[in-house]
Amino acid sequence: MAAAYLDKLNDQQRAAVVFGLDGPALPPPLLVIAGAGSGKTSMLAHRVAHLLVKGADPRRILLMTFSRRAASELTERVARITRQAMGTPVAAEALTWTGTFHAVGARILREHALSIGLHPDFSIHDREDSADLMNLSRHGLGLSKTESRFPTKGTCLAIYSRAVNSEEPLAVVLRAHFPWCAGWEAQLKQLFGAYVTAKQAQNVLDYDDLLLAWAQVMADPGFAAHLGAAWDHVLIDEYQDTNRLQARILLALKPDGRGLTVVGDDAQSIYAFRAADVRNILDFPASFAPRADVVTLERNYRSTQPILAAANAVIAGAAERYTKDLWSDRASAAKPRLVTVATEALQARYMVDRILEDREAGMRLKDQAVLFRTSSHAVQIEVELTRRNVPYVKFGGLKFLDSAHVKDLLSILRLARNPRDRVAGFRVLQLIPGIGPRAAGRILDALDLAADPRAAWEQITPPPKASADWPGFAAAMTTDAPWPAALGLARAWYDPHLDRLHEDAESRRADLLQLEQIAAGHPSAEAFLTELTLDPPDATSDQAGAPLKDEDYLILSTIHSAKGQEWRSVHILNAVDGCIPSDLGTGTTRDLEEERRLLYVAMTRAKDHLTLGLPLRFYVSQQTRNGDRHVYAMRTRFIPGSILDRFETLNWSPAVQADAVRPAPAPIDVAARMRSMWR
DNA sequence: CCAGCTCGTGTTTTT
DNA sequence: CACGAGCTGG
Repeated sequence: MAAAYLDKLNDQQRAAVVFGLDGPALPPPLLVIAGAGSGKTSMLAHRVAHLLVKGADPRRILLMTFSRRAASELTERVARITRQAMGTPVAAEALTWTGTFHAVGARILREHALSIGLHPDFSIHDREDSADLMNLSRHGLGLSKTESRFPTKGTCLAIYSRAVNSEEPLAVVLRAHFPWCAGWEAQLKQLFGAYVTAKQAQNVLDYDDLLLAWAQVMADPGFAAHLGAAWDHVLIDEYQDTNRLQARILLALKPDGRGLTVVGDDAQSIYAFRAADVRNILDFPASFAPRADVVTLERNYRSTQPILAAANAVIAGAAERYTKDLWSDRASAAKPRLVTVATEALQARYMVDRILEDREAGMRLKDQAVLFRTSSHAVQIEVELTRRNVPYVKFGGLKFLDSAHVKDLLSILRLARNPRDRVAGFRVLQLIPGIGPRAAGRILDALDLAADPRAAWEQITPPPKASADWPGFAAAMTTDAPWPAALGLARAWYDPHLDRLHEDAESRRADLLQLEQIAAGHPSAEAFLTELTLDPPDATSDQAGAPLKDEDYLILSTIHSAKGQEWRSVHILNAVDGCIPSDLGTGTTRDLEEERRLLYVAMTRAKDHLTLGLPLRFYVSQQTRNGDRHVYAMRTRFIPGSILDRFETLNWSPAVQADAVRPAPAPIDVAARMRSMWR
């Protein structure tokens, strides 16, 4: 008896959905290579639904996705399919183990904290916090005063992070990715040791620790068996963007691969800078004996054939991949457009013109997107959209959480929960006038030594200039207010500082009120802080708050943040060498290949219309005050002349004004007029 | 010891 | 452009 919900799938999708699920035994390992737009999410949702229909326990399914957005989309679809198939849906909440690797890791570590030597109240540092802590260690070791400049905190953290995630020795990491820092190997090693000690003393975990500590737990045979037995089925999405550490966790969880399904597309691997390793997906089948089966989804339901033909041509130049050519029966006469314009400003005008035209013709703004390699490429288009009053939401780049006032408020919460968190401590204490780095350090040392931090807050004698503010602050640090009232209290304490520190206090205040709204939806401060750090709201908008849900707005997004999404019309900015590929990404062939895949990912987001902008003249971004340095760009090397016939190429310049027709005014002598001003 | 200033430098993408 | 380092006045 064939289930009705399987009928809508094509043969390849159905093969992946039902693979290994005929009998009572757990299915052997499966790799699904799912091309762009091939119905991957649908396949994954159907496989999970199929498991549930066959009687699997939803609490014993571990479903790891790349983002929470992807996880919720998936669970909603599972609910829909199961409702259709069984009458009663399996509620999204029943699938208790869904989320990113990092979020699942955080949950496991908290649940087992006491038996693995961690404190269950540990704070989680985001990238900036980690860099700040790295900086404290860097100063502590005197590395900020070296004769020649020591790598900055951000670079140090990047090196550390790559070494952890790729499981490679420091020397190898330095040689391959940070050759200009190779001379500092000994000092870096010492620094990382100090950084790890500091984290542990402060009861803090960074992003990498969530994976690293989890992997350490999995290295213990007892725990590995215990955790492995917790789930029958483990399904991983976007497997091409996992790193060695994640692969090791996975293999320790399911050593024989039974119950394991991984899904991905090697052609869409774009996170190597985060130590993601395409080898994970390429080598997956051979990790098991017998080898894991592979199902390939090649039929694309998203894009028209001309768009796919162009994207296929771009990716065809790639060195190593699972060969597959996507096909589509969505015929169209329209090739992707490659539009040459003189400057980025004109590119912005051209694209906004087209976007508004399409909008007039009935295509909602939400069905269109503008994609770019780096956040800064979008500056001109943001100006143009603002000028013409087009609402938009921007994904990627600077985040809500990165702004100083939000970090301040969150740090207040974090410090109250964990007085040993020095990064939060330094930040918060220095908000108080009269307290600088020195006094803050002294106060934090006193807290460290205190047996009872609550009493310590009240006993500390602050510098004289800060004594008036201190009692109010100590009260905020020791409040017993329930959640989320505690956040309200913290905000009340912070409010006067907001006015003192920032010109634009009003709009920042609105942000903090919004944060309070978000907080109300979480059961505890801990849940709130964890969620926010691991799954930050990732959009910024030109308007004060996010646009209302029913309002129409255009999407601007980095290509990275556009992963997994699709729009009817897609505009790609700056298809020129130096932007795509980024001039920072042309060092090695590996880097370059990743940039090629980025363009491929961007192009395959489009369903009906694809436009690539090709501005010729660029202002160099970092230059002195009113500099006029600029460069002339070339078409991206990923669209060589040999595949240019897959595109419709055109040159565009704004319609010539009527100036030519109007008679020129009579000549005047400006110089004489200026001289006459002083006579 | 703190706060506010100027000057020089480095730089993508994100959990 | 933003951040860190270094200097100066309080």
